[in-house]
Amino acid sequence: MPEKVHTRFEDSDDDTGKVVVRPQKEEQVSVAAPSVKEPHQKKNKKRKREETAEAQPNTQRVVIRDGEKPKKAASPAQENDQKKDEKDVSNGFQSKKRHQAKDQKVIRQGKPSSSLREKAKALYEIRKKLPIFPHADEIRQQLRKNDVMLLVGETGSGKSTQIPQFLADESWCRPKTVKVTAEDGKQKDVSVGGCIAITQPRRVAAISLARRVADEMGTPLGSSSPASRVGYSVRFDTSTSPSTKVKYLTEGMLLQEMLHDPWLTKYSAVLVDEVHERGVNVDLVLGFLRNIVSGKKEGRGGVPLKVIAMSATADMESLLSFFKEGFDNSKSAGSEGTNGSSGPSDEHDPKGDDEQSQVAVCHIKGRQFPVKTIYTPEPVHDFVDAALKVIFQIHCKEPLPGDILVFLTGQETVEALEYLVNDYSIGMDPALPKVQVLPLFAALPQAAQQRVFQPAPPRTRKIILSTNIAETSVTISGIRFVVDCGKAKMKQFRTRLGLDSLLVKPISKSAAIQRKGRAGREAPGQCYRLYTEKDYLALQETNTPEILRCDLSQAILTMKARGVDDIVGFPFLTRPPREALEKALLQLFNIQALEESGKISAIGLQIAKLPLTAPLGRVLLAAAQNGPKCLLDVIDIISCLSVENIFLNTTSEEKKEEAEKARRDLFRREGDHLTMLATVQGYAAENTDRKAWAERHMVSHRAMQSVMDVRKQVTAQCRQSKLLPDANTCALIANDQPDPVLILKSFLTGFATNTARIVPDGSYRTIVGNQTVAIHPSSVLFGKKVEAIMYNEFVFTNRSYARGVSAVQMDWVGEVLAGQ
DNA sequence: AAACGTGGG
Repeated sequence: MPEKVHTRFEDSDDDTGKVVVRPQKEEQVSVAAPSVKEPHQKKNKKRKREETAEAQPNTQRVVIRDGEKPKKAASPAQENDQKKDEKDVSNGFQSKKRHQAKDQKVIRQGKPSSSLREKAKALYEIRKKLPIFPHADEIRQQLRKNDVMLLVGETGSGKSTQIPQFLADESWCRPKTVKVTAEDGKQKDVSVGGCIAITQPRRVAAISLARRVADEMGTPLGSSSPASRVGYSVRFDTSTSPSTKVKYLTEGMLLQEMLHDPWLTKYSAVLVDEVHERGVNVDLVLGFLRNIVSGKKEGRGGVPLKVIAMSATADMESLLSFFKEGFDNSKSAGSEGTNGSSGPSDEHDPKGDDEQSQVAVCHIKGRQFPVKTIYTPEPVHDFVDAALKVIFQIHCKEPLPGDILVFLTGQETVEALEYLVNDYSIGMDPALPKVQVLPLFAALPQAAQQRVFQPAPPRTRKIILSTNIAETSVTISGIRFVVDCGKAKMKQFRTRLGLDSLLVKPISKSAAIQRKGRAGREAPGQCYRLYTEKDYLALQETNTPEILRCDLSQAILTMKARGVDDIVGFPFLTRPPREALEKALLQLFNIQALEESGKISAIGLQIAKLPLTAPLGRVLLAAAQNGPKCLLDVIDIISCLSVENIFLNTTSEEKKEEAEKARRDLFRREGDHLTMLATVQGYAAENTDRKAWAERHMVSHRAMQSVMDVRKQVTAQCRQSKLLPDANTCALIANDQPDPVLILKSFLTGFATNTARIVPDGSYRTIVGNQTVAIHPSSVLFGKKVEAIMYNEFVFTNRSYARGVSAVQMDWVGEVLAGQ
């Protein structure tokens, strides 16, 4: 199967995290003789689906006791196979999962088929050549002595796929039965450990890594067989088995699991990958993990949890002091650091805490071709223009093969340069190879995104114009030249103003290095930086951690729901300013998620369990008070607000008119919320061809699929917590007319502070704070004048914009604000 | 009068 070569795992662990070009053909999957087919897998699909939906909110727990044979699948097979075929393409290029799962069903339990073994054997030859492979023993030794390891593994070192395999058979990795004191004061026997978790920032990464490691270990993947030793868990798609030893999951999923299992009793080790990206979830995960490793581990009966923080950049000092500080604190806090009488009786090393408080550090070189850096001699003021020149300079000078990847800031600059390059290429010397210009940004329809992965036609050079989606989320093969404008759009939450700004900012050195590295994955390359070397040297070293740039209410609610009452005492890898923490606490208090004491309220706990932002969670609960019809409608709207923009972007004037016409029957004068409701209901009512429906209405089909996923998940959760009646009862009321007033009042409960009133000059001023705010041009209320507006987002780009806007009445706002 | 970097539950 030559297609496999394109996944290029052999020289890189990094690739697995990114979008990998998959052949259209189904992956070859080993199939055993039909006679071993297991009858119980033939459960009817419909029922399976329902189980899936119900099971998701409650993280499935698979507890395997020492020496006990795993019971029949505790986890429902989660095939999600009602999704249409196109979903496979649209949801991230990967996954012939559906087919694979089907084929792997017939693999005999407990005995991997010989072809699985053969595949693993062939892969072993490749694994042996990974830079990390010779370090296996060293890593094992270090982790027997230490509970924490920091590992710098450069791109291509193999860390994400190999380390779990190095550790899976260690004795500390076996489940142990220990006595734990439960809440009622009684001692209980509990099984602790046995599984290794590896967190990833992105879903595709978690899934494709799991698939790869399953192949390498010669085991079927996830729920396809009860004997599978490798699984994964991401939102909408969990695939594990009772025998799962190695589990790839997103950071968000691990946080969700911690809500039900704060001591992570399933796990013997947690590997935190891509720490250098510093999303807010990774910071939370690291904080919770530090609390566990440096505490007494009561909930684990003293069984240690091994933590490995893995990063591609060498900046490990802050992590080192972060974990050391944890151990130092616990030592000075109390001398009784030992595991106590309930600790595991065997195997666990009896050395004292001094020995354990060591943090191991390990550095693994990567595998990367050299990339030559070329700076501009003088600063550039128009990087679109500068990029145009460099592109043709490369194109004229450098022979094929070698595609060009250009990093720009947004859709606008991408499209501007696309036009220029195409225009310029018309007059190009016909003796030169042709150029094929391909834009790439997240909002681009899936089919257009796919084009960047296809090889260029003969005698043609691909020129990919991308936002920083190509920096981490997507890997494209064939790139030998990178053009880097040195900038990116950055979201920054302004605590004082209570708004997000989205502005073009210089990138960090590590981002510049990351971009440059995109040219050296297959051959030596070149990186043209559209800034001077002096500018480069002045860049900040690393990306600003997201926790310093975002609204913290979500993070704080997460912490509170996991029992961290003292936010100031939480171990932040980077501590946000007090002002930001206070603002978030106040916001949570305003939506009644916190009590006056600062403790989480019953409402807050309910919100924390929902896969929604805190204000949207509050809206959902308010809607539930207004009856099931209102709740159903509000779930539809909330689902839209939880995904990317459902309306397609229109740049040109004629397209805009076309869009307006196409969407006319969806528009509601009440505003964006009821327009979204009409859209979801129109889409859901379409039973023959939803894709065509979406195209007809200039609505993003991909976004609508996500909306339906969220809607299904949230509906299931509401049903489970008795906020909604059963499906049949819901179906009876679903087609009743919506009540706009009830719906908008529900929203005001979560967004009372996101309101503005009109002033005599026709502009809007926020009711709290009296700031000027304009209705975003994408809103159906753009250019309209109403008494007051409520909005979901307050963003500063060129000016302050309200997005997700509906008309409200001043006295409704007054009611809600008075209630606070 | 005029717009939207990228992820996560």
